[in-house]
Amino acid sequence: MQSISPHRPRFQQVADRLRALIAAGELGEHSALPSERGIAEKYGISRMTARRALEALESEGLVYNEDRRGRFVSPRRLNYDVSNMVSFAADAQARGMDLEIELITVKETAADAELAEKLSVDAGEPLHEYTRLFRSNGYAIFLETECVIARRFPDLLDHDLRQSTTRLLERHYGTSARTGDIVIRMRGVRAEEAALMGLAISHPGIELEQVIRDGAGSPFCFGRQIWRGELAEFSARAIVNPENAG
Amino acid sequence: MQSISPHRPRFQQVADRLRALIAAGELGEHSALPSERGIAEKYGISRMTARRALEALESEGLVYNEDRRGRFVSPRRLNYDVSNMVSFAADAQARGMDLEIELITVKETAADAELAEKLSVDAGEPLHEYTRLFRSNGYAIFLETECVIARRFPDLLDHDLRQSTTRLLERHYGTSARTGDIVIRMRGVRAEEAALMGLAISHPGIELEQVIRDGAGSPFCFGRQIWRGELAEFSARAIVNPENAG
DNA sequence: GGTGGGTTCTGGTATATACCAGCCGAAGTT
DNA sequence: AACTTCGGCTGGTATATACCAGAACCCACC
Repeated sequence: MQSISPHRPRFQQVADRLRALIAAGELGEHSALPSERGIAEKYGISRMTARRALEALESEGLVYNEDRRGRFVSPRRLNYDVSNMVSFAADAQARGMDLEIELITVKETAADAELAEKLSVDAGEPLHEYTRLFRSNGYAIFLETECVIARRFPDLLDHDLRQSTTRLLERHYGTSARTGDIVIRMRGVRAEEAALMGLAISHPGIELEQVIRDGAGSPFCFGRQIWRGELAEFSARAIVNPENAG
Repeated sequence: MQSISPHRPRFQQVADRLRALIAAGELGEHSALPSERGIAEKYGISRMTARRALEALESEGLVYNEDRRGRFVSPRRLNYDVSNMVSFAADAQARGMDLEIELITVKETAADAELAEKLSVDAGEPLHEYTRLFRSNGYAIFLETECVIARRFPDLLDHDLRQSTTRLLERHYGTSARTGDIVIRMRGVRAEEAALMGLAISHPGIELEQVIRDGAGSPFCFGRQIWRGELAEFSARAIVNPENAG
């Protein structure tokens, strides 16, 4: 049965058994795993070792950890097609997915050097900035902060921001998103982000940045999302650039 | 100085100081951080607490961990533009980047249900499968396993696979990659993968899958890469689908 | 019918200790 | 010059213990 290696570490063996429980469907999506203390007692290991087993499952994305509440089975991942520049919100609603948007903060700021470059404006340019938390069925998915050029969208913050801003900007200002430049990278969630999403600090996450441009190619919005790593799946379509193929 | 919260955990405080060291440039890319024992002694904490501080930096992607060798400062991330379907190898070479490809395994297999679906062939279809490790300046970047339809590329495995296969298939078989379907998700590296890359198990990683299609839209290659999370950065370009915009 | 306190869950932080296992270089051997 | 061995580095595994802090639930009290 376990002829793989002479000394498969205990925490791995326990992780294997928990993994098997989940694979067998004994534990459905979002259902609670046994507690660290419970596992320690059941398998005759110390609590710290039990924790290592659970952490192994977390790093696989099989399990997630809510700060001081327990560990739960990760649900199926949510797919976001980044090549098709309809916002996640608009896309999700079109597919009939349950999606709640909570407005966390709103403020008026000014572009720093980095934002100025990304949005092709001068540093100091007034911006609307807002942070929103996206949930599905009550579970946090990602946290997003967007910055839009205030001059182009006066009184934007008077609208209800608990909806797709892509659609909002289209309807009320006639600006539609035509292209986007996207960057994806992995990083742990920061303490404040974790607190807002109810997760333990350093929860694995994926950051997605996008610069959104209008039909004339002018950027008007910069967004940065931090997704729960175990939930995110991004798909994209690639097409050979004819110039390179020539 | 530390008026942020009543009890900022010690491991966080130590992580802050190490982070500051790196930010100040005292430690350059790939240079070794102090050992767990060294940190414990220097800051008057236990070794386990020192480790937690280091793990916090790892999850941020600021530091990486080589199994039983030590922890090192992460270098600048490598960018891979997934929208432009030139392979990473071809692209890297074009940009003059140092890139070594090590062939790990080669075998002849048959498509299982999943691969059959992805490659639009019947289950059991013969495939060439090979695994390669990509390095730059001696440092592992990602591990890739590709499966190509054997019937279309006879004797492929007789060629030197330590080069861009996109280019190889183009030159010797007249098949060029035209489009690709890509999926990106986060997951910890598995034990075997970690061993090949010299990393500790559960090292944070990003998996990238791609189905590559020819000019006729027929898939001929399926690849799965596992990148070191702290090194990877994927960029993509989005364009609104005119059908959705209508 | 809510509100305030419990108690009891959960994980989070922290220490001290022990030994294991791979890596590496230096020293000694062939 | 190549090879082996060994000792001292590194992190990895594992235990036992203690107390802290937030979440949840229940119940008694108003």
